[in-house]
Amino acid sequence: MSQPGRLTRARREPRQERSRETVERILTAAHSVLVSRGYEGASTNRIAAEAGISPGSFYQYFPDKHAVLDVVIERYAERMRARITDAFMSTLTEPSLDAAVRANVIALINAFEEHAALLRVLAEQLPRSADARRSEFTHHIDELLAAFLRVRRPSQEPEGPEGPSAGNTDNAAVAWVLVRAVENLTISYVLDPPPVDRETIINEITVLFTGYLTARLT
Amino acid sequence: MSQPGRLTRARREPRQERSRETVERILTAAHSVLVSRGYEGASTNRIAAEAGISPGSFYQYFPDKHAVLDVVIERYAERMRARITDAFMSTLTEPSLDAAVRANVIALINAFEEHAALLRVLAEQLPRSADARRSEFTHHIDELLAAFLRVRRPSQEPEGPEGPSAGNTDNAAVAWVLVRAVENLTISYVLDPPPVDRETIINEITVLFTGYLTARLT
Amino acid sequence: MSQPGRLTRARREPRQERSRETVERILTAAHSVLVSRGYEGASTNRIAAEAGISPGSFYQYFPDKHAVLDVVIERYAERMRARITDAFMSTLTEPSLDAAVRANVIALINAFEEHAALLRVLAEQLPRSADARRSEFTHHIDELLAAFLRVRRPSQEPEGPEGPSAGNTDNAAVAWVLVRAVENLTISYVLDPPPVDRETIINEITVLFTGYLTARLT
Amino acid sequence: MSQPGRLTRARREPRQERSRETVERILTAAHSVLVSRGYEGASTNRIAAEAGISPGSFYQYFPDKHAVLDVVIERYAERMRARITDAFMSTLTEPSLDAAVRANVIALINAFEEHAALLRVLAEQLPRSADARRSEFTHHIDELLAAFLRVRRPSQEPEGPEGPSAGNTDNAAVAWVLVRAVENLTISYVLDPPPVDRETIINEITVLFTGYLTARLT
DNA sequence: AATGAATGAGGATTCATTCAT
DNA sequence: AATGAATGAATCCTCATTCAT
Repeated sequence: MSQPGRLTRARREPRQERSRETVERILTAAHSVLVSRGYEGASTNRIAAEAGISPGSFYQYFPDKHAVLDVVIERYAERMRARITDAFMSTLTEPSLDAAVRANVIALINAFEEHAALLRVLAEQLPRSADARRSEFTHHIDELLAAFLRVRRPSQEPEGPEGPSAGNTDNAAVAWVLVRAVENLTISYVLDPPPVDRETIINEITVLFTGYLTARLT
Repeated sequence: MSQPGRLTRARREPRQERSRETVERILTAAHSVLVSRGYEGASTNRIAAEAGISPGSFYQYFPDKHAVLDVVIERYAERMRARITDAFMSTLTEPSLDAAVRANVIALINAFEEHAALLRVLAEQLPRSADARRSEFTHHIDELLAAFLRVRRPSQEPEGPEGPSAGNTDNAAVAWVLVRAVENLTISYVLDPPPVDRETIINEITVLFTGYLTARLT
Repeated sequence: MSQPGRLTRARREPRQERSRETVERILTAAHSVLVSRGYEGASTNRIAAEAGISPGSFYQYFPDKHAVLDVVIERYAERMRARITDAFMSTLTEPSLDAAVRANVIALINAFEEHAALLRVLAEQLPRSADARRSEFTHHIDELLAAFLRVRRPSQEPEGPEGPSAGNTDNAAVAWVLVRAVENLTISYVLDPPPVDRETIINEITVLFTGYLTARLT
Repeated sequence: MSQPGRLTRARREPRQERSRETVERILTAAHSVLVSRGYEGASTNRIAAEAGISPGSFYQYFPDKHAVLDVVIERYAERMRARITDAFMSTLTEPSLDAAVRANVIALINAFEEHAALLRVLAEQLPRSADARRSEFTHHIDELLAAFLRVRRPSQEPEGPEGPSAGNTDNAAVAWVLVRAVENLTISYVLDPPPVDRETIINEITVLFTGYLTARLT
């Protein structure tokens, strides 16, 4: 106060922190409203009430309704991405293909199970807005798999005139099929679990992909 | 009532037929509004207007908004079911496993493509109501596959105390994995086609499942 | 009821009449809210309340807020137009220029005074939306004046190469000046009356325009 | 305080100057927001943001929203008044009536054109608040014109019992008519220019008023 | 003086549903 | 059976204003 020109203003931070806290409160509220009332029930007023703020305050932090939901989804996707990438990476050096596939399947199921409630809303109710987000996410897994294929595939036979192009096309198709199948199977398992042992399902999924990969990696 | 196809009692029937026609008109309207304006845009008033009836009349045929959408979805599922069952049945006698799988994959893709617009809305925007319907649909395919496995599997070893139960469990798991995977892959292909030849994708999906089935049918 | 196919359905009319009545009630309400609370205070809810209907009903008759206000303004303009045109027409045969101008000035003032409250809101508070309406209105008076000039102007000297074009340009400018001046003077008089006899002001305005017209009609 | 131009007491003055600067910044911001977003878009928050201050600070300088806009308008009126008065004064000695009128018309048009954007907002969108201001402005021109008439009118016949009162009344009416007409014509020309040469319009306006003045100054 | 977070009433608009006719 | 006018709570969002810091 006596030196207003200085840059040592510790006074300001509490406010910024309060802001940050409010943003956090809104995001938490949005998450929980999303889970408890579904996508259609996630109104700005409801989110604001759940966050303990006024409807007007909401708009000090987010430009509109979709903005919050976007962030909630993005955060979720980010968490999933990190978890899955970690699991996947620690798998690249695994000599046994079966063990590697199994570990990834388990990691995916665990990751999705961790926030199953939100996943359900996202998978079942989320309208166009998050399409971009979703394909982004899937794209990320595509890339992981490209790495996987590059590492695992012993000889891609880079010689031959049409070899590379044919190989690329194949690779893209293989990755596409694998990623969609594995993503959907694990999500289906988490959201709509069959009356079958977890072990058994994991085993079947592993067999499915191990067989395919074996055929495709030769 | 027991002979709904007859034209007896012409005094009453016109009304019932008119009723039936109105129901039809409402369903057609709901379908087209669903496709053209999306799930959120499918309001009762809009559907009534498109059907050429008053909002009040709507409630003479359906108890509430979700009832119409349910029927639209159910009809869609029914059509899909019929189409898929036909294709599947005509495949049971096919000696080549590869050819049988390929034919089914193609049949699914064709079936889903036929009403891609509605499928997109259902897959992307449809909230809770259709969950039941969706699993019903999937269960139907489960059953088809159970038939398939029973026919194709040469020796199920039905003897042994734990044999049947283990075999059943296995079968259920195999069916579950197969059905989810094939359904999701074909739907993904229709709604979000990859930049890859149709032939190539169909081939990869076929390889995936043929390999798995070969392993599981032994 | 016993002859539903016939076209003698007197039953329907009460409803249409009720509709018409509601529209009328909304318009009256909009008018009075406009006058009593100003343009900014003319909210849809306020208008609906004043009309004794629910906010939702409002939108059965008008697509949005501006639509009602447009109709209110248009009706006002229409009334003014009719009144002014009548007065003007009955003036065309008046041999004395002074008497003709005076009669028109008086007619304008009377017309504007009749709905001075609304005129005040329109003149003072009305945002862009009604610009079109306003120029339309003024345009109408332009045309009246064109008629006036055509009738009164003894010889427009249509011969000579540049004569007509020069004459037209002149005419347009004369009409523009006259219309704006007379419109604004009479409106100003009604909305912001000077501490001067009505007679005196009317006289001065008449002198102003009679002099100008005399100069321009020769 | 009695010598506001001095720099004594430097400890306090910076604050007052900073205050003054802030007020200036707010006024400038209000002006530009008014022009760029219209009357309805001129919210306090927007003005504060444009001025680079917090919404709270705004209320340290102005009691409410209308206060700023009032000052903006007052300043505008003040500028116009000064400009017009100058032009008018330099015209009082002009021997030719036509030249004097023409010079004033041109001066008015130029003055209004200089801030046409703000003028448009004020003329078209501004609700009740400025009514007072507007008539104040017009009254000022009334007074100017009274001076003009007093100077130009050769013999006001100040003798006679009813002479002065009649003369005053006359003068007031003449001034009223002239001021409203000239103000509105020039503003109309600036805001809604007709498809006619500037020269031609100026000429017509000049003819209109010269004729009238000639008649009234005899 | 200044901040900026917070407010909450109010804005326009939609929509599933009801009900008198 | 059908109508369609009416409802009113709920939607998203804005804004003038306040107040703890």
